[in-house]
Amino acid sequence: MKDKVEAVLNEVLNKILADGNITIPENFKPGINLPAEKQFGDYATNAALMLAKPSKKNPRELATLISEKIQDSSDLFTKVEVAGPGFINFFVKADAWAGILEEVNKEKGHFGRSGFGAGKKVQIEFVSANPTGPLHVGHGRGAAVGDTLARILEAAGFDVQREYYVNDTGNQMNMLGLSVLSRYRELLGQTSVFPENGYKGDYIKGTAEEIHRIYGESLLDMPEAEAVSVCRDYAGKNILEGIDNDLREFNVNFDMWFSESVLYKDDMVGKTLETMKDKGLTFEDDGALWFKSTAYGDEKDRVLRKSDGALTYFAPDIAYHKNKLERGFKKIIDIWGADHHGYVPRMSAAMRALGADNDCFHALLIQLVSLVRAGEPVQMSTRSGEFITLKEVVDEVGKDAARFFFMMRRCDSHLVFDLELAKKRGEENPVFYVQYAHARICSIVKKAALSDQKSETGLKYLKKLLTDDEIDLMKMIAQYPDTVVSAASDLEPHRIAYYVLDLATVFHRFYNKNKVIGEDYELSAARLLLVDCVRQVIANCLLMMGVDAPESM
RNA sequence: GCGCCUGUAGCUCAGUUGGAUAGAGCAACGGACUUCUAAUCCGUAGGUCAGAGGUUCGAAUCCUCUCAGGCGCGCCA
Repeated sequence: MKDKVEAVLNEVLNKILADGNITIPENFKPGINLPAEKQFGDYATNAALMLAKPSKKNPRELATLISEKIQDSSDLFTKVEVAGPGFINFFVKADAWAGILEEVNKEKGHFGRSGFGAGKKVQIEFVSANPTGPLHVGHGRGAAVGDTLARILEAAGFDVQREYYVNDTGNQMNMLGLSVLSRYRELLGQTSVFPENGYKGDYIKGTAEEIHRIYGESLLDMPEAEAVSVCRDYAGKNILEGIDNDLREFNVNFDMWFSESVLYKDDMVGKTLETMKDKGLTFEDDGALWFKSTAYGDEKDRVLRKSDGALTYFAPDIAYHKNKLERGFKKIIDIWGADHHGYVPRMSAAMRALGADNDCFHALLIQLVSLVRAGEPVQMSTRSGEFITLKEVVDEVGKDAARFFFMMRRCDSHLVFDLELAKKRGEENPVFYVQYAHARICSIVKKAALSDQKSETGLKYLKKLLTDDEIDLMKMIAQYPDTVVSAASDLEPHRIAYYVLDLATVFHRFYNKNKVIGEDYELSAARLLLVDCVRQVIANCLLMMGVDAPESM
């Protein structure tokens, strides 16, 4: 519907432009929005206000001119009026809304999909936790946001790949091996000094026990380095499988697990540094190799290879991102914890230095999650090895509540996750509120089926839908495709959660005031179609969030 | 010291990219089940949009400064 209004407006503006009555600046895009108040109509535009100055006209006069032309050239509206300083308010004819129901009925699960992304290849990399321990709640938020965003981008027509970057080389993996070996020795009654920054969680002991079961006591006779390597490889593989399992149970599936070790196997890091040198992007100083990141907006230059010859973390990361570019992704989205924000400017600098255009690389920063149980904060500290894992949260509150709650805040805002609230089956819990709306509609559809009523029949009686309650629902449905596109283009997945809550609210209101199945056969049929379309859109939203849409509760 | 993020109702948060009288949910209070699920709905109350300037037809939104909280500022990963 918004598209239609926009089309009419643009047509009229072009006509007026051709008459020489206005000046339209470059990149002009009139705002078309949904007014807060019903008295201001269904849609409003500020076009006249924006064009008044460049056209050197009085905004209200200009608005009057535009609105008259619109009324002449379109019969979509009952009224087009000028209000306030020069807004143009559109009042859509009541029977114009019902067309949206035909669309939903036809497209079903595809309703809301669009060609906005035009098949552009997008990669979204998220979670990417080191395989040194199980995922914690913070990773869960990243997983929920990343996966939902991926689904939104798919719906918007992008060709999306989900990727997990596995940091499986380097010091932290050796530390993992050392930690496990130390527990293994303890298990066999040997005295062992646990490494100072070792991983202290209970899962380390469990892994040591498994290694004992498989390898017996043979590690005691191995040279230290070999024993560490056995422990490291076993534990790493084991933990990664655990991570994959936790994510699957969270409804998150990756298309690609990219191992850091690949970067070294093909010397991609070395080749990347050579390329950067050839392009004149680097310089040597104090025996170290630097990247001139200041030339691309970073606040200081960054070391790639230290004076002792070892690479910094940054070097392989550039090689990795260069590889993403070479794989043909036009949009590359990284989801990181907010504590990495200082890393963003240098990574975007590297991307642009390697030829990516400005709109290619996006780092989405996810703020912290604090867990609360009945108002009391739940302690979590990675240092002590006592932290709440994603699995614990999912086991306690369920996948649906967890995924929905993670989606209820903007990424860059702190999230207070109340475990008690997430478990409640009551009105305070938004997940159940939405699922309940879906289940209620399913119940109506089932009842209608008992008397052989099908929602498709309603297509013949769309004209019966004329009350405010009915039109409000159709307006909400009509907003859905725009919501998906805006969530995709602005990378703001939380908008889907807010939208579906709104839709459920409008439905519950309708439900309490109106009977769907009643005396009037035609009205019943039309309303049945209406609520079934609502159900479809709720289901589409929930699917996008990885949340189940139950038929009964 | 420098940089990034945040500051909106008692609490948790939205606010369609600068639009009209700033909105939800929870908590509080008062109502609605002979009904397709009351796990719901309706109503009341609640605000110096942290503060001060500025930009303009118009600011919670943009620019500057101040205050408060969080997080980063390594030849660590």
